[in-house]
Amino acid sequence: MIEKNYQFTDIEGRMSRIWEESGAFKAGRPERKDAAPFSIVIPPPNVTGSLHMGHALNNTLQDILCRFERMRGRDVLWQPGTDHAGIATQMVVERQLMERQEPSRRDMGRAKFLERVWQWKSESGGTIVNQLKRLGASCDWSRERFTMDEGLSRAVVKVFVELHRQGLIYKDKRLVNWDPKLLTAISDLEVQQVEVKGSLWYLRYPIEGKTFSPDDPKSFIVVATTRPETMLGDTAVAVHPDDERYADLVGKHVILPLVGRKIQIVADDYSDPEKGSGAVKVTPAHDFNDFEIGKRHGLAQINVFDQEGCLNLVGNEDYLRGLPEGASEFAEEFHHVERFAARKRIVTRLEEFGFLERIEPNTHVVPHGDRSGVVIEPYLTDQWYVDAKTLAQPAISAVRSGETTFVPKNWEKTYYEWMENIQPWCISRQLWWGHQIPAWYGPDGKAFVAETEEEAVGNALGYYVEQEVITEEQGREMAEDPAKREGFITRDEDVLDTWFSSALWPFSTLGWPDDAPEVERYYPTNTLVTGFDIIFFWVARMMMMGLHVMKEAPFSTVYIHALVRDEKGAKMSKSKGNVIDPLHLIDKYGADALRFTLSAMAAQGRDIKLAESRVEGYRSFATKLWNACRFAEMNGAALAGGFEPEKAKETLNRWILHETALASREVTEAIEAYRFNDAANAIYRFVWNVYCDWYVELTKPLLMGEDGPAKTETRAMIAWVRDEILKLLHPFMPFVTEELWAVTAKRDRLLALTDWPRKATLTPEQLAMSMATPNDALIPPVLFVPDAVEFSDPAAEAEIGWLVDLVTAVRSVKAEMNIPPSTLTPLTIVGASAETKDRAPRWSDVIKRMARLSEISFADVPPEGAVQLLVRGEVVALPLKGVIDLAAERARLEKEAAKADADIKRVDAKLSNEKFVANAPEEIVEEEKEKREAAVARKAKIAEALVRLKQAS
RNA sequence: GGGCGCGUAGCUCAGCGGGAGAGCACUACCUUGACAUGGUAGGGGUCACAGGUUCGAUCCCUGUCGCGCCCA
Repeated sequence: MIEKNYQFTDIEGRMSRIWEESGAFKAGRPERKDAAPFSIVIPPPNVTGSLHMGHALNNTLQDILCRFERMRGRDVLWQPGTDHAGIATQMVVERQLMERQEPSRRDMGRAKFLERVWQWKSESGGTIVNQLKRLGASCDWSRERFTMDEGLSRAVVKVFVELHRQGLIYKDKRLVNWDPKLLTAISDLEVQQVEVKGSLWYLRYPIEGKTFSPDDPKSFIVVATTRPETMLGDTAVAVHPDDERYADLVGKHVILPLVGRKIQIVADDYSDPEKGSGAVKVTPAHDFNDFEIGKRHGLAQINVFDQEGCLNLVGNEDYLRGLPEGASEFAEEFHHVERFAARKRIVTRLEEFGFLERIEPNTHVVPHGDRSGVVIEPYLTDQWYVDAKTLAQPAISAVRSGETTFVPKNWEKTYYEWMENIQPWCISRQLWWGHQIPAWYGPDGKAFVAETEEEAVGNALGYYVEQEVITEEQGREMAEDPAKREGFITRDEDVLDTWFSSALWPFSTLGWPDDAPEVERYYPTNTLVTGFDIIFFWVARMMMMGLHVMKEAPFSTVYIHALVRDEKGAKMSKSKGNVIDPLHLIDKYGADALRFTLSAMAAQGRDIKLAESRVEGYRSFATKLWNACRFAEMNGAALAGGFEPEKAKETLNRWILHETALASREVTEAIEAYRFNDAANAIYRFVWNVYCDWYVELTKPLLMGEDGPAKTETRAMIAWVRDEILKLLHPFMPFVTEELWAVTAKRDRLLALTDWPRKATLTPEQLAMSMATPNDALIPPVLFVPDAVEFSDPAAEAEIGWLVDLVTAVRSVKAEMNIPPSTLTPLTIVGASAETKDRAPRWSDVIKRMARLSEISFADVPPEGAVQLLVRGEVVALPLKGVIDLAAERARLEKEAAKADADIKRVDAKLSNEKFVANAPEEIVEEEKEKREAAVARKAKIAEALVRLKQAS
């Protein structure tokens, strides 16, 4: 029995449990062992995260694909899991420690702290997973993985060691994006460029050998800078080689104010003559551009900050080298001053000595850490790098060759853009939570990289014995007793970037590096679904690693979906306060409504501006479906055994079968093409505007009437189409459809595992193959086998179409004439064709009910003073003498006539144009001619009607 | 500065070489036998602007204006 009201909260909770308990989403179901696999790995959400609108969209689309393919009989693996989110998780736990006034991370030590992180993970790490379940995600939850799992960690170590051996991972001293709050390096992608209203400081650098005077422009060169405090680390001044103003200064030296360092003026293209003074200070250790200039000119790199962004001058050999006497006094004074305080004090000091020329307001972009929010410091450190440039080459080729395709295609350009300009990927992080780098150092700093400590230590000790740093005896002792080698051999303290492990996700989750059958069966995966903002994070890195380690691209299709914005088009962000919480919408309207909204709006190549009213509208859609199913139930609709829909006798039933076939094709083809919005709209229209509005209404007289074969057949067809609807809608609204499936009949399977209305003719791979190699004799020719629902009945369509048009026309004119629906009026069909005479009686009950008519008759001429309508070329009349305003009716007809006239004129203009007739495709010309004929006929009928109306008045 | 994309009904969006569409909102009417979370009918758009290509442009091309995003 169907409940009276649609209560999504009950349904969604219950269905989740049923799916979970029945193991419906498990990959590798025995009965599908011969089926083609279909696999998707979830882009692993951050373990500290909670569901936001982007996740909701992303996972809804993945779920549609998975449910669709599962229903098409494939062995679906949707691999779920989360990533360990190094920085984020560490921050969460540290904050927790602080709130609970427990010892800090450093106080409790690494081992203890990691215990706490794991504890946090087991208590709170499942949030987003549970939220994905609420959304209805049909992942194989029994296979849930975590990037810090034992297996995944082994994959990480193995890949690290392998890449290191191949020279694709190396240690280097370069500038990194340093987060002075979190005290770690972060990647380019974790840096947010923020526009800031700052200043441009113009500083006078005295030229060597001249007596500095602020009033003598010849005694100094002016440099403009946005970061005056870094001047302490300046090692040159750069001017443009073509800049005549400075041509004679190139090669000369300036004396760095406050510091006294003698630095060179160099010519370099980087300096922009249009900007500032045309001369820039060069600080290779604190600016990425200056770093490059420094390399070109062999400049020293002087780091003047410590890890926390405070000046570090005392005891800083690089800084103090070659400075005049008295420099240490200044160093002491400014030592350990925080960078922004230092800026103020240095500017003040410069001003005091006349070195500050002026300050100009200047808006520029400043890098900020996306986690910490503080200004990122370009910082010179030793870090581990992946040679991304080398790994990118196969990843680029894979897309160029079509091994992997982007949908929509234009994202390939973005992908190439990034891959071709890829920089070395800094993978070490100064954190504790993560995969600790498998590198051990000897006393001379030499690194030994190996999969296990044993192996690394063995190698190291062997090496140092050979180098005669230690004796063989010492080596043996150290090998046997870790305590003995403490201080001699130490492990790298740093951990790897979380994305390093995420990059392995498509195969590490399947069991690699172990000899897991899942790797064989499900790798490479079919589709990766993600947002464009994440192409660099996920797609690029998974591609590089997949191709390098597995020799095959990790996915054949990358579907890039839109960004979800608020209804005004602004990006949702916590700081703007315009975040729409998907869970709030799920609570309010149901997961089905939210999912349907997102799918219906997921048009390719356009962002989604989400308005809550749309979600509400689609909840009504679920309600509508619910009530239609209730109607069916109340009228004894049931699928009789052996019912064969295509053998139906009743025109109405043949018509709905015809329409169902159309809808099935539309939905199927749209999903296959990733046109989720088209698919959602097609099923929406079919359910509401075809099944509910017309079919169900038109069956009513039959169902209310006496029993007989027609009624029996109709009951079966109502149920059959309902089932087809439930199937077609299931990927979009899994909960309500699964519930209705369960309560409307005794079923042998869950809807989620039921066959899709149209069988898959080909897998996408097969299709791609057959298109790529059409003449390959090894591949069997492609046959599009007609489906059972490949049904068409134009005659039924013509009859029901006429009926629909008639009812609509009558309703429309009655509304226009302000005739209350309660007033039943007679209808006369004028000069009816044999077909119409045949049809009308069959439908008179329905027509009367739906068009609010008292009776239907035939006549050769319309009764006097009747409203005359054109329905598919025939006149029907509503004798409303006395009820209608004759003048108004005449106006209406004249308007109709004018419309017909306009149509004729427009078509004539085309047809009389020789060039049109000559150039336009034949079928278009033909169409235009038909349009003309139709308009002329319409015009004639209206003219007749007008004549009759005049006679009546 | 480079790249990508977008300006279509009041709002949110489809469409994209041959008669302007949907949902929501709006107006009027309707407690018709599943559904008022409903039904019926209706109003509303020089498809940003200006050129060009074409027999024909909302759609293709160029430019202008406005907006958004990404990368420097």
